[in-house]
Amino acid sequence: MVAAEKRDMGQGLANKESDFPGWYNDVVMRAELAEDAPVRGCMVIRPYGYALWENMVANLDRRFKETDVVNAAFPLLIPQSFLLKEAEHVEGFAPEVAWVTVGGSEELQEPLAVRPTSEAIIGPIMSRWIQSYRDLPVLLNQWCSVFRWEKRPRLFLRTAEFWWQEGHTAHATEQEAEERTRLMLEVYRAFLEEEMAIPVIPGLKSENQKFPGALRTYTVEAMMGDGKALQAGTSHNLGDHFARAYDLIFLDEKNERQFAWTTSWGMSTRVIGGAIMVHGDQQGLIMPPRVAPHQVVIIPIWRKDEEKTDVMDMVGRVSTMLKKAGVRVKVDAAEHKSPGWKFNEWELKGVPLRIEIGPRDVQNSSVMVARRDRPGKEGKEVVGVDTLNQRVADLLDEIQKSLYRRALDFRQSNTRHASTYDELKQAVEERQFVDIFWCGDPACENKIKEDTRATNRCKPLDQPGDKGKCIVCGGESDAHWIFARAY
RNA sequence: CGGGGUGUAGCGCAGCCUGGUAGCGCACAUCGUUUGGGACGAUGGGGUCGCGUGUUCGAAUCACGCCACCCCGACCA
Repeated sequence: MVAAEKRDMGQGLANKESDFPGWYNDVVMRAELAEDAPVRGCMVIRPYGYALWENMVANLDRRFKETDVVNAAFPLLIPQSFLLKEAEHVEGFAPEVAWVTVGGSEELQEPLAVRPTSEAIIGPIMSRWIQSYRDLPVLLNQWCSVFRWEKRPRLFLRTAEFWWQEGHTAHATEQEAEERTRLMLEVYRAFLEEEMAIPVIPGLKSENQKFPGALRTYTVEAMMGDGKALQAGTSHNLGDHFARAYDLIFLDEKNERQFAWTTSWGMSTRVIGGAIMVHGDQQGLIMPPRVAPHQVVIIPIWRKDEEKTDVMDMVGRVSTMLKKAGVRVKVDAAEHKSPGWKFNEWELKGVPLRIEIGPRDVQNSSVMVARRDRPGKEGKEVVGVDTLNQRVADLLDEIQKSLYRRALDFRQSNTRHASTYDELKQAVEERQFVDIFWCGDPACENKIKEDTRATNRCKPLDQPGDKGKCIVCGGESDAHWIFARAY
C-alpha cells in the first residue's frame, strides 16, 4: 500500500505539463547536474553534469579539429580600451560586463573587463600574428568560461558565468570567411542532431537579433518540450568590422595592405539545458546514449548472503565484458539502497539502459535489460549473456534514434505556417513555431514582438523558394521566417 | 531595473498572529531484520532561528534598518 502510494507520487518532480519551469529546475537539481552557487547568478556544475559536458566537449573538439581548427587559450581579462574599439560590439555588451578595478591594494589605471566573449582580446593578438596572406587563414578555438552580468539567471540556460567554446578565425577573403561561418554552423547542426539527438533549424538571424558587431549571424534553433525555442549555437560572419577595429591587416600577393575577414562561433553549456528540455519526461532526464555519462547501469539483486557472491561475480563479468566492448558502464552495488530505489534514481538521472542481475539470472546465464525511453514492462527484456554485447549496442543505437525521431515529430507537429496576423497570434499563444512571410522591416518584427512576445528565430537556410506578403504590413517578401517565444 | 515572495539542522517545512528552555519529515551514524519497482525497528549526532539596532525581566516571535536568494516581466549563449 505504502509502496503503491509512493509510486503514484512518481519521482516527486513538478508536473511537466502544467509547470514546465518547475519541472526543469527539479530535474536539474535532483539529477545532480547542477546547483546554484553561493555567488549571484552563478552555478556549480556537479560531477554528473560535468561528465556529460566532458563527453560533449570531446566530441565537438574532435569535429572542430577535423576542420583544421586548433586550440589556444587567451586572457580572462580584457583592457577597457580594447573593448571600446568596436562600437556596436561594446554597445551590445556594455550592460552586462563585469569590471575589475582594483588589483591587490591598488586602484587600476585602466579597468579590466571580465570577458563576456573574446573578440576584443583575440583580435589584437591575432593582428600580431598576421603579416602576410601566407599567414592566413588562422583557425583558433578556446574552451573557457565567460561572464555576463545577467539580470535573470536560470541553471544552464542563462547564468552569469557559463562554459563554452569560442572559435575565432581570420581569412584573406570575404567569401572564405562566409564559407567558414557556414561550415561551423554545419558542425553544430551535425553535433546537435547526431550526438545530442536534438533536431535543429539552421538559419540566418535578423538584423535585430544578430551578434553585436557582426556582419551576419547564423543560428541553429531547437524546440523545447514546452514549444519554446532555444538558440543552441551561433556562427558569426564578422565581415571586416573587427579587422578594422583591431588592425588585422595583411599584405596580399600584390603587396597591398588588406583587412582580414573574421568569424566567430560558439556553443555553450546551455545545450545541456536544451537536452533536458527536449528529452526529459515525468520520470526525469533521458540522456542521449552517445553522450550519456553512463550508458548502462547494472543493479545487482540478491536475497540471502549466499546469493550475493554468485550475483556479484556475474555482475563483475558482465560489466567487464561491456566495458571491453566500449560501453560506459556504472555498477550500483550500494547495499543500503533497495533495488526499487535504484531503479527510480537512475531513471531520474536518465541512464539509457538498466541491467538487473539477480539469482534467477545467474541460473539462466541471462540478464534483465530495461530501456529508459520505454518505461514499464514493454521496455524490459531478458537477454542471454552470450548475445548481450550486440543487444546493448543495438539498443543504445535505437534509443539514440528514437529520441531524435520523437523530438523531430514533436517540433513538426508544433510548427505551423500562418498567413494572417490572427493565425500568428493564435499559434504563438499555443507555443508553436510559426512560419511566416516577413518583409525584413524591423518595425514589423518589433510589432510582432510587442503583440505576441515571439521573437525572430531565423530565416531557415532551407527555403521552399516561393514568394508572399509580409504578415504585418503586406509588403513583398521572398523568404519564410520562423518566429516563436524563446528562452 | 520594475512587481511579488522567502530566509528556522545537509534538504523540505511547522512554530511567529497571541513573546516564556527550538520542533517535524527526509537525509546522516550504529545495530538487527530486509533487498526482482522508492523496506522496517531501536538508538543517536546535528541549529549564532539571514544580519544589525531597538522595545521587554525575557525576542525565532514585536518595531525599524540592512543583506541575500527565489519567482514573474523587459535584455541575452
